[in-house]
Amino acid sequence: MATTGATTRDRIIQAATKLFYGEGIRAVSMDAVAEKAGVTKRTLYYHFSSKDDLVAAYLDARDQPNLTILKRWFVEGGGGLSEKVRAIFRHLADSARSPKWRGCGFLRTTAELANLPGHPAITVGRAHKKKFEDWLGQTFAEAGIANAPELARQVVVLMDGSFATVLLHRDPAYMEAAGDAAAALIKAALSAAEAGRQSPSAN
Amino acid sequence: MATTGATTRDRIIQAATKLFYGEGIRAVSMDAVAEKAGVTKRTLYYHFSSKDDLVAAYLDARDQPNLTILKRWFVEGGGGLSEKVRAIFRHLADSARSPKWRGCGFLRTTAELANLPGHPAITVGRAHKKKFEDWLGQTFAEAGIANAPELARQVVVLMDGSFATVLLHRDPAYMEAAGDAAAALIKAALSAAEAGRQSPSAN
DNA sequence: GTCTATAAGCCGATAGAC
DNA sequence: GTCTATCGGCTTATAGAC
Repeated sequence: MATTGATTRDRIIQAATKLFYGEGIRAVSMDAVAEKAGVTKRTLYYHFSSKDDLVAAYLDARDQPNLTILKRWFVEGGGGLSEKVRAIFRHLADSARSPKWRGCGFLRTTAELANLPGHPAITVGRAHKKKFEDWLGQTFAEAGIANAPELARQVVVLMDGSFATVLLHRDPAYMEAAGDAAAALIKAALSAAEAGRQSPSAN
Repeated sequence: MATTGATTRDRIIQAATKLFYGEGIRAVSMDAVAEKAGVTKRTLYYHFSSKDDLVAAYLDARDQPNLTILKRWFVEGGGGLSEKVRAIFRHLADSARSPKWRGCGFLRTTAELANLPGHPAITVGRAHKKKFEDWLGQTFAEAGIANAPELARQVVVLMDGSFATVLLHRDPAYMEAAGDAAAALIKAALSAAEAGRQSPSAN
């Protein structure tokens, strides 16, 4: 009910975020989260009914901030549509150069809990990724691109693929290459839209 | 030293593969592997010095078979270069429809062990993915594509991205979309190569 | 809402026999 | 090379006090 400052719940989620993102879900114990948050386990279990619950809360807390930063990178990216999308990949490559970077928390949690497809954290991850894909598709549609949902899906696959490959090879160049591919696909779609506008009967 | 039949070591790896791929690395205990393989833990530790060792052996055993099947899907794919690559994505989408499918074992292991970048299993995964990328790049180069390594990298990102997104959404359509994107990028590169051959000075 | 204390069981790895 | 038996430590989660 507190409306000011960092609540106990917030501190717990903050600690869980650092540990789950940094070391993985099953590698981190509830004891470790409690200690990092500076509370006892009894308090931890007062705020979260189970570890699964806490994992879902960790990802849920990342949902809006992540979407916000991706959209900001897009908006602040110079040039046209393809350059704005490429800017997202360039910023991702920059962040991947940080020593604390461990890929995408949503995807890594999904990979680790792949045997539990109904896990609440995976539901949160699915919703998060879908929001971004839908936003991208709408942005493409507003630019006059014909098959905007398909193009958005391809760009999303490139983005998530670059998370996976950079995590494996520890080489941000995969993100730059993915950004190039995304920009090329978008440019081609824009050209097709332009041609269609000049001779609509050609379809 | 046995040269016939399935050795104890083979049976252990077979059991480890089913369990590690199906449920994840840290979710599976050495007890579970021993029981599934039908040996005692003492025997298990006679053949593999540690769990880390066994995890690396599990992925190493998947290296050649996986590469072989990917290359076969390519070779047996009808049509030109872009259609052959698209055939790989189509077959991946088919396999993803199996209820036992859990994404790419190499990528999931990398994601789960992201806090241990020097883990022997990750080294194995890196080598595996690089072999495929190099083979694809050489194939593209032989087709006369100018920046073959960059294109191979983009296709690899699409492939690994489709593993990640299909695992999350449980919808193989992401693999079809990724195959479409790969085919489009390859076609564009082939067109550029053709144009370059007609007027090489333009370069 | 937060504390101390602990239950009940599983973890990776090993000892010693044959 | 394979067996039985077990170590010390860590796991998620809970009991009861205040």
